[in-house]
Amino acid sequence: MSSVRVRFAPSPTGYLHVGGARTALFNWLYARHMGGTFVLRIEDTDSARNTADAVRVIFDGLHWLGLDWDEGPLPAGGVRGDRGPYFQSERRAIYDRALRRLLDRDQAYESDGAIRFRMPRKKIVVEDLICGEVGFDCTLEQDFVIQRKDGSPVFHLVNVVDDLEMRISHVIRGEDHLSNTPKHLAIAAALGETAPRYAHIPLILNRTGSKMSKRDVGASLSEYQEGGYLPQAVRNYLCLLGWSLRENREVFPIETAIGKFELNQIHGSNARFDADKLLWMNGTYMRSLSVEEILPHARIWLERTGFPIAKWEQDYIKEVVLLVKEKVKTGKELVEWARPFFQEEVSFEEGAVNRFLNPAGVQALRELLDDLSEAADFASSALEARFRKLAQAHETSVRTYVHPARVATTGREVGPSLYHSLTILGKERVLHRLRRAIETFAS
RNA sequence: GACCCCAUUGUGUAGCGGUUAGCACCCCACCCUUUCACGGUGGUAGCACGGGUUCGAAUCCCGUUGGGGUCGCCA
Repeated sequence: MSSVRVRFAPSPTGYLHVGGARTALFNWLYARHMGGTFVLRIEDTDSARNTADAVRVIFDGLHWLGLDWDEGPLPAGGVRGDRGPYFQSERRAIYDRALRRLLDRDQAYESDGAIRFRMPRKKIVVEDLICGEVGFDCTLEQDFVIQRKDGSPVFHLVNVVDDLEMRISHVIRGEDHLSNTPKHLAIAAALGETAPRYAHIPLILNRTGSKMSKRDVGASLSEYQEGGYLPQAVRNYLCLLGWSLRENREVFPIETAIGKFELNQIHGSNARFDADKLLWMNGTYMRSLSVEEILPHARIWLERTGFPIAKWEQDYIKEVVLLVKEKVKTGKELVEWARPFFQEEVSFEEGAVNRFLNPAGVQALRELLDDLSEAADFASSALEARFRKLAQAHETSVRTYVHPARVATTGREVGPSLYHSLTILGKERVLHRLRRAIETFAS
């Protein structure tokens, strides 16, 4: 282990912001790149907010993204690491000690029942690993509160004390904290300690171009978890916001990012969140990952929709996922496309019926039904041959049969390869659905 | 308002003194094709502006403009 120690210090607000997730990712990448330590610290000093469920959300989000931490609270309970506690709510004695020290040294004083930090009136330079040297003229800076009237310590104090106590070497955080850094540097100095190095990463902006906030669509990581996104894809996309491989390559395994990640090549400019690109990237992952890799996710997506997939054979589910994953971009879409395979009653789309189950379509279904009834081999290649032969016999294109057949068996006019779909459904169910459609739409 | 950060097509980025300014998403056209995707080919679109420095500037400096952030007894 190197001496690099970084941390992700979220406040349990009940959701994990994509910006926060990206901050966690960059910290994690740096730790893994340097062979350092990634610490998770929960900044739950604001007791007004709930914590139990909110902390769970953070655990789940990080776990989903595959960001494991070397020190911090464990989801199952307990802790790992010897520089804890890792909940700020359990560190009160430490803050009191720091406060005492500042008071004793006359670096802080009481005022109106609160304790204020004596901000040095001078120029302070932040040597930021990303932004470079940033000078702040603090000669007119006001003293600020570090302990409230009710005795509770304030963010600026606890944040710095914790980073010091936990021996954090690099603070990698959002650029919205850059302006706070002179305060933090001053506190560390007043405590007689060496401050960590700072690296302020650009913010993630919403569609409109302002800081992505809780209210924005797509701001919460849970939206992607629930929308059927693959964590690998989300993680990969997040890597691209403010950082790049510089190789004209944007889809890459996380190991590659770990190998190449450097703080000094992170951008200084904010990045707008592009939902379209993330969607595209999810699609590429959907296609490139093996069925085995997709399957666990697919089971979750399918179960969440309420399909009784438990009653199906593992191999059957696998076949369906393999068939569909090539054509869809999200789990949500995958579920829709998989619906006909897990739901016996076909739900027909109105437009599809109007277009393809008209008299001509129904007639085509009759011919097809006669033909397929004879089929001994229901393999997709055999089916394709039958369709073509049938079309030839009637001097028409295979489309004449393909479209009505797709609507009759799946209820939809778009979907995966029809021949393969029919094979997976099996002869019995296909014939049944053809008959059913003929009866229903005959008149 | 003060202070700070930033500035390459609509978006994300490559570029780090000499390039026909590259790549990806998006959009458009064509090809492939059982639908939809995928894939392939091609296309539209960019160095915010003004001064310098230099033989030469997207690249360095200054200013302007624009965008963002911070200015809590929130974190």
